[in-house]
Amino acid sequence: MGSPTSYDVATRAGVSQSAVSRTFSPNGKVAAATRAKVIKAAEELGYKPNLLARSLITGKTNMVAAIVSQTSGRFYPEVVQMLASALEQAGKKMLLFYTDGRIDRVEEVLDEIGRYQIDGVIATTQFAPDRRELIRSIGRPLMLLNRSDPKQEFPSVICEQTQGAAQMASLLVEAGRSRVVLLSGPNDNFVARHRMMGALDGLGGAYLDTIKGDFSYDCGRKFAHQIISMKPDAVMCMNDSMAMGVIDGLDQLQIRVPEDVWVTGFDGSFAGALGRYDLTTFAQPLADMVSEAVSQLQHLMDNPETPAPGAVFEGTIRVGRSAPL
Amino acid sequence: MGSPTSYDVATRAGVSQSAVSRTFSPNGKVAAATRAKVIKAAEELGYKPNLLARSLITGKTNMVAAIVSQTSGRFYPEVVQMLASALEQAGKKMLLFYTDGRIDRVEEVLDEIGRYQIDGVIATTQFAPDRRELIRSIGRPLMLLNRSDPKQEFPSVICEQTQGAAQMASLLVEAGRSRVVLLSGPNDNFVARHRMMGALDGLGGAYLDTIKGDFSYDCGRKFAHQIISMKPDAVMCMNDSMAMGVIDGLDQLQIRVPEDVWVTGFDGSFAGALGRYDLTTFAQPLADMVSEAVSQLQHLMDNPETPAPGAVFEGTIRVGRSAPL
DNA sequence: TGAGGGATTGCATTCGAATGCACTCGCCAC
DNA sequence: GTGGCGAGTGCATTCGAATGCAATCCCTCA
Repeated sequence: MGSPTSYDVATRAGVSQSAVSRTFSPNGKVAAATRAKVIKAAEELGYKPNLLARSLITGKTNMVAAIVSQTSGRFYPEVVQMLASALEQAGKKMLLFYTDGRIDRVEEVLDEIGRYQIDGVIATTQFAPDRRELIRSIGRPLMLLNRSDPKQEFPSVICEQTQGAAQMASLLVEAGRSRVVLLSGPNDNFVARHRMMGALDGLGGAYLDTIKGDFSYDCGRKFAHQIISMKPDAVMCMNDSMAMGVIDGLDQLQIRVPEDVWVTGFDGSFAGALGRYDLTTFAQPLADMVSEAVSQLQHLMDNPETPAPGAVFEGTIRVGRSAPL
Repeated sequence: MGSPTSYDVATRAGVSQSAVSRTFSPNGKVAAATRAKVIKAAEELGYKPNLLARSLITGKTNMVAAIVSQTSGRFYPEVVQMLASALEQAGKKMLLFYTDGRIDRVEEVLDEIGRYQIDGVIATTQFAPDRRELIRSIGRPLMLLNRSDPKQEFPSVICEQTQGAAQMASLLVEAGRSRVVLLSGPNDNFVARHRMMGALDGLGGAYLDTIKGDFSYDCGRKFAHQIISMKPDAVMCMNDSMAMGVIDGLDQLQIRVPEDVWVTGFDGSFAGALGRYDLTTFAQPLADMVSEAVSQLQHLMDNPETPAPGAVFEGTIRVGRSAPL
């Protein structure tokens, strides 16, 4: 009925269970002849080691949890894909959790992670400061991706945002834009805040006003009217989704981009590069960030004592048609 | 050092390990007083049941594997999100595997699934017929999503494609289109073939020619030139990504959609609805399909003998600006 | 021939929780 | 008062593989 166990294989191969275990363990010492016998018997029976049982002893599951906050947008799907392939390359299995932006869901998720003996966690999620203790308590290495920890307690891999936003703003000003409206992100969002700081700094006198957005395409679209009533000559959106929404919203109002107004995004998402939008945006080296996070996590899992340094990447401004800098 | 075990809790509460186990098992019989003592002790120690150990006995891990083929496109990310939330609601953990379209990777993935004692599998992946035996051999319930099994051996949840494509084609013809070019998908892709059959059937004499695509945005864009050289009055693309590519490619050639030529998609993906594209497309009730697949899978996991019926959903044509039917 | 040594191997135990079985209560009915 | 019943509890075993330790084997070299 059940699948064959190491004992079944041992019997068939005429050896002990330990021998079977050793031939399937990475660092088991077995004579070539024995190994051959065991492998033959295993193949005949269709034996596969039960990794749960192994984990029970070794304390390692080889599973990594990815927590994503699943805000609407084109950004996270890309992250998930990259994480999946980076983790696969590292030989880890990926358990995927979405928090749907609910901050209390993080708690649930971490709880599960503890019960399932997950080896490590990569989170692109905001968590409340009072969860800090909770996170530490699960006793698993954690890497933050695209989020930084104000108290520097958890290692994080991020892309420099403030300077990038400042640079983008300066370029707009240098290109002669003097009435720039900002479309911000959620206040509680880490990257959103940093981008805003840089933008405000770089715009100087060219700053007109801020509209509070939520990073979604829909909100960009919805605010197009309000934005245009301010008569700006450029709109800096704090992510690509909103920029796409703004462009579409303006389009409906018969306002042309970039002829009538320039629009910039932020993220460098794949979708923003689509011909119809061709956003001028701030491109983060996402793939590199993801693989760096995975590699540091792996190091953490192997050496739990040595702290991971984290990393700060530099982004680049990608000029598209939406704002011909 | 390690986290507390049921023995630790038992000692602290002054009961036996069995009592602890029973208070944390869904159907364990324990006196209220005992339960209270145990729970108190457990909280004081921060005890969490080790689900791996539990699984070793029960044979159930509560984990479900999702295999996605990760073709480029805007379709699968949506599926993954929906799967994640449907599985979460069902109380299952999701292990995510991408095959990157490599058909042999399916084999690897199934192998892993076997080792990890995964309870069930949802696959949106093509697999070669000779893998059939392999799949059966992992001994886990499997649901196909958006793929059907020609031999009807595995239950599948799909959306009717052929008739939908035929209907779309007929509508084009009725709207006066008489020179229609098809942009097909990969030959080995199930939905692509069915869509093509329907389209050819519905177009009748209005059929001009077929260009062989691969479902990617880039290919749509690349083939715009070749398509237009055939002087069509409509282009039926077998998915949304390609339709978006075609629209952008035509745009570069100064050809307007829908004034000069109509373009239709297929999938009803979120991205295709973006204002800049506003595709006329065939919308599949993806969310319903996903939750149906999950619910049938869950039934299969509870009653492994009774076969799952699968399901065939109906899609609807969503008319957008790209082809004002 | 025999001691020494390295390489294999098997035994027994371990990981942490679930569970069949036997046992102990307390309580009721006759 | 005693037999009986049922609810709770604990003991001991089990799941499947990993591993420290001791036993064994085969060689080598004196």
